[in-house]
Amino acid sequence: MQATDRLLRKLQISTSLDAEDAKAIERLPAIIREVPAHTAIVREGEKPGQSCLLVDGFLCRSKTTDAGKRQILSIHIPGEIPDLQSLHLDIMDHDLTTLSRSVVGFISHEALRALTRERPSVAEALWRETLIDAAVFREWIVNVGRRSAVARLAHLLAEIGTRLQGIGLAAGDRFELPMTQLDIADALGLTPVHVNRVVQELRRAGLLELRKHSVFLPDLPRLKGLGDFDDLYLHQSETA
Amino acid sequence: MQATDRLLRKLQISTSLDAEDAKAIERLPAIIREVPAHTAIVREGEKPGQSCLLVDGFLCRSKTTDAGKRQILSIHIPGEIPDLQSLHLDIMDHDLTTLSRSVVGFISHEALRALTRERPSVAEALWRETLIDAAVFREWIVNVGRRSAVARLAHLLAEIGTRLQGIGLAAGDRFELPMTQLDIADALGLTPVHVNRVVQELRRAGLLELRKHSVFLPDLPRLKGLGDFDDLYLHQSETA
DNA sequence: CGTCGGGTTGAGGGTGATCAAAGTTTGTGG
DNA sequence: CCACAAACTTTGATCACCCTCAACCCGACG
Repeated sequence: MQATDRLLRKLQISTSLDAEDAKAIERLPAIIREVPAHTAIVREGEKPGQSCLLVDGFLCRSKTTDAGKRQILSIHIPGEIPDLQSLHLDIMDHDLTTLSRSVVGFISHEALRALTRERPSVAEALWRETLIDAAVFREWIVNVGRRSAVARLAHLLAEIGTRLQGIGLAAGDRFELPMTQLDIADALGLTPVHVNRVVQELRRAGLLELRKHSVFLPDLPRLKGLGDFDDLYLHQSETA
Repeated sequence: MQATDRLLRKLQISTSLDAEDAKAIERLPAIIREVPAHTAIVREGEKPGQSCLLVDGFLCRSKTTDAGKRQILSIHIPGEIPDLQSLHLDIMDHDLTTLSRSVVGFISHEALRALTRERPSVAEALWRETLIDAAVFREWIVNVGRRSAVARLAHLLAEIGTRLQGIGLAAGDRFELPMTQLDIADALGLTPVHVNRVVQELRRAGLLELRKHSVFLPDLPRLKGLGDFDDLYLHQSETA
């Protein structure tokens, strides 16, 4: 499969694009590269001249405070362009890092700008993706700001499952997640030790099976209830 | 001053728009309305057909959990279009509410879409605004996820001061902020009681004077240091 | 076999929550 | 202009969730 094909399919889930638009997207010049796990793709302060289309693997965005504490801001799955914002915000205000070995396609801002200038409907589809990004950030603020540790974890797992299912890469209740408990802690605003205790709590409750990096959620409805999860904010189904 | 004029000036801070673009923005049909304090402008679940340009006053976006806890996601000041995302995300995933009596201009999605379709540079300027929004959300995730209560408050105050200064509405260290300590608590993921103690801590440290709704920050550098505040994420200065 | 990253467990401590009540300011209607 | 209510701030006492520190375990991998 071609790299830009993954993007096209992702966009078409919620936006209708005509044949010309589709072709234009597929013709985007992407430089494919394989990136090892735990490797920075862009860092805070940099001014990238390209954006990165995730073809395979997992990425995360993160920031680190003065005190050296890391906060993961979002998890990214294939089909997404996690640093699309750099197309219009020239300085990176956070890091973009691989969680697992990943395949990414780099697309120059030049090419993206040319495409969006010429095809407003593609521009809108991409704009929309960045808006969904923002919607996920909003939900994460709620997650770390107002939910208990168990609820946070439940919510995170439900979100990732739902999103993977959305792109047809996994069932909502069973998937691979290349995050250590330390990563999860940084995503939830907790310490690794406490994440461990919470994982066990979910296990004991029969809501989570987790070994190595494979996740199984035996009782999704109950997990979603516990995590106060409602997929509205993912905006997966609407037509723009 | 005309309502759309405020928007134009906001956009021109960081983006260069030609005379034609400027005119087109000024010609946007806005229905001006005065909205009392503590009033919802749009609510989660609704499908608005318009976006709202804040001309005067303060708005906030928020979500409420199943458990009934409210989390404020962002504070909005004049010149911003807080629900611009509804242009491409038809269902609202959060509430938009006035903090104080405000003047807003409603602009139909129809008019906005016509404008962005016809003028790519305006579309990009507006897109950019939504991307800055997202950058602020990211910083808020860090704030509630990884900072102590005092640092959270310091950061919030520094952010609002900086943004107000950015649009020329106030000095960075002295401004009106129509939020109760309960509102602040909901913005920081804390309880009102604890916010009160933290306010007093900042007062004792000589970093904050707060009475009624007027804020004075006597030692901005130290406050920013304490709050781990770096204005990079506001993307106020760059040219796209 | 030794090392290393990551998971697990335990004990103790602190930040911020909760509950409750009093004080203060603001706004409203008489 | 006063009386009163409502909203907000402040204070105190107690509690719990999650942190910190520390050690140990386990499997992967050299």
